[in-house]
Amino acid sequence: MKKAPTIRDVATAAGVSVSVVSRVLNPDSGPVAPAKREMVLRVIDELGYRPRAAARELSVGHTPTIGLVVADLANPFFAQLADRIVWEARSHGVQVMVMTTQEDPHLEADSLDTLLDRSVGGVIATPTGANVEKWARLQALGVNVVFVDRTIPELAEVDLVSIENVDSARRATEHMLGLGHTRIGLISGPVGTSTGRSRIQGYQSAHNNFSISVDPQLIRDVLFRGDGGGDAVGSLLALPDHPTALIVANTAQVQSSIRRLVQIGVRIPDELSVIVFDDNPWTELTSPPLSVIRQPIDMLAVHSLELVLGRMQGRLPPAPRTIEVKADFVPRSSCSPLTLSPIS
Amino acid sequence: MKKAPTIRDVATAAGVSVSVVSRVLNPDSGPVAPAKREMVLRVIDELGYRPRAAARELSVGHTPTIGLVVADLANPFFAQLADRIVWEARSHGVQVMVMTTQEDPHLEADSLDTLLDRSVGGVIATPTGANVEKWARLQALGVNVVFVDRTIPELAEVDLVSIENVDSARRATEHMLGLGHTRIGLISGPVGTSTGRSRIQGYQSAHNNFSISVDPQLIRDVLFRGDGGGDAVGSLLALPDHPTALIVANTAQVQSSIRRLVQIGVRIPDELSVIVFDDNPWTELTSPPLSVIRQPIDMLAVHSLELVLGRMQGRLPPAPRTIEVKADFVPRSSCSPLTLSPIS
DNA sequence: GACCGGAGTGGAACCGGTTCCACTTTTGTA
DNA sequence: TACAAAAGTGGAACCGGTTCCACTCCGGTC
Repeated sequence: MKKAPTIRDVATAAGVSVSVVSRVLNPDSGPVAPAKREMVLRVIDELGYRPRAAARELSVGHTPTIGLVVADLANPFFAQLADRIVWEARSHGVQVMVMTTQEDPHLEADSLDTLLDRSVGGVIATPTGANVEKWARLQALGVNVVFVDRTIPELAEVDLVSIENVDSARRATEHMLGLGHTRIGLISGPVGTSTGRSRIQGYQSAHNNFSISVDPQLIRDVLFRGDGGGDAVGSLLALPDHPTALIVANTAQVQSSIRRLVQIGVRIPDELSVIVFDDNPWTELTSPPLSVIRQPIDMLAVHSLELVLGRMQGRLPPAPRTIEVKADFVPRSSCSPLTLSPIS
Repeated sequence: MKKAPTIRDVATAAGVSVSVVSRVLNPDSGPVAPAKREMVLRVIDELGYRPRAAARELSVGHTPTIGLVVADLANPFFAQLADRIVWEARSHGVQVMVMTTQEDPHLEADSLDTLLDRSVGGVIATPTGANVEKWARLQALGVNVVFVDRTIPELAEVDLVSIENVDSARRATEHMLGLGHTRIGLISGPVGTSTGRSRIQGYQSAHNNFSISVDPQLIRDVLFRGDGGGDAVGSLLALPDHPTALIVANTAQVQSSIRRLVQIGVRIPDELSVIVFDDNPWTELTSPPLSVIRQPIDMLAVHSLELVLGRMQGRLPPAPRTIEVKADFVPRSSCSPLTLSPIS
């Protein structure tokens, strides 16, 4: 466990100056005679020399590192997103610091401070919705921020990558309406987020297209954190005129919602038709397999990374950009036509 | 986007030397007059000063950072493990660099190099099984390594945190034997890993206890990566005298295995009783809910972190340590007694 | 043959912290 | 009151890279 060699050790051993070694390390930073380059490379290999990231970072002022601030790795959607982003970043030679917020604004604020201390060049995040000024300050300090999946309306200056929320919600709703359902429950994200609002908008737009009026009682916007999904399920089903179909359009609450449905023992799709937002591995292992709006996680990962790297390299126009990718509707077996009851 | 203040800016603004500011920043590093401490803290707050991690790291030689090298965040087991470790580490003021290997030795090797460059003090990992010399070298360089969930037999010097593998497998097997099953399929990890071997050992031990001989055909050790689980399921069920019960004891292959069972359309538990290792969120959403060996992810996370931090602070005896935690058997509805067929 | 420009090289400053050490001031004790 | 020990302070070296700049060789051009 003797200490690692430094650039000066390499220089000495190779009989050159540190400048030369540095230039070998960073091609394009200056000329080096082929013979010496060869020599230096051999010494580096013999000594097992590796440049220390901290030293480089200190002198150049930034790191090829981005932060990823995600709600909760225990949720398959975020976990897969993280997986793809980490993977994709690596292929660009960029490291990723993964932080989780557990949907807690304080932890989110901490995470941002930490990332700032580490001089990351960019951050990809699913924001909790709070810390508005903090996000703004981060950006003012030159850190490139990209929101993915969700955003905060107050922060119009921030890049966003998400699915076509209005359209996706509209299609899911129209699918239900097309099956004859007229009372369709909707569990969405907080109206304080653009995601929540857009999906509600799509839901309403579908109803308009079918000339069916919307019962506001059937729309539940619940927080990302906690067990809001389960509770909403409970209260929706307790309604005297309860819904015959349910759309869970809050990614973070899908598990909670489905778990409650299973606990209650509702028969799907006979008693309740269900569509959920995002295609976790287990959605086709349930009984019946769930019809889903599939968020193209790869696309979200690729675009958000491309955006943040593009900004870091300054090769993007300054105007904030919003990228919306199309989400697939994947019909499986959790929806069925409404059985017309002659009584009503 | 003006540049961030440095410690010298703070010193100037507060009318003191950088030494004093540094001592304020690091209590216990020397005395500071209360009035000046007060003054410095106020200036720090006004300027929004934050010490740059890279500078500190360069001068002290290491970081309060650990690496987490995990197979695959898309797998709920690893994702939850990562979630808990990141969370737990934060409460100790330690940052975590998450890397994924996708079970690929090359990516694993890359990850280790990267972590080395970042001067991490420790690494928690679910090793792929390869890169034996690389792990050894890492440790020789003073990086504290803790394996979690799996290990590599060649590396006896490395700390390990896992569940009681022999015992867990034995109990699962005995549960099946107790229900009358005599032909029990086992899908385990590679025999090259201690985990794989221990679980097979537990399986055999249970058979001994019941004085039932083991048919080696029923044991399938499959790789962590790929679709080995699904394939094993297929070939086990294709056996002329196929098993009436199945234990999936390879964490990374549970999803693959269950997916195949669902595709084939085997009726659980009527045609096949099933127990899987590790309790993902979806295991109780399937139909029927699966009986599982629940790996106490929190315990795995807490212990592995404690171990790596303990070593980093040098407050642990040098001998390598193995911590085995007890795993719960959670019976649900995927196992039933063997219906005795009078024909055989 | 004088001159120019580019390739190749090394010295040294610099990034922003920490820490050692020498120095001054205060406090405590005989 | 005298003097030692402790508290408080600032200067400067140091960590290990990058980069600017001055300088020495070259070969090629009038």
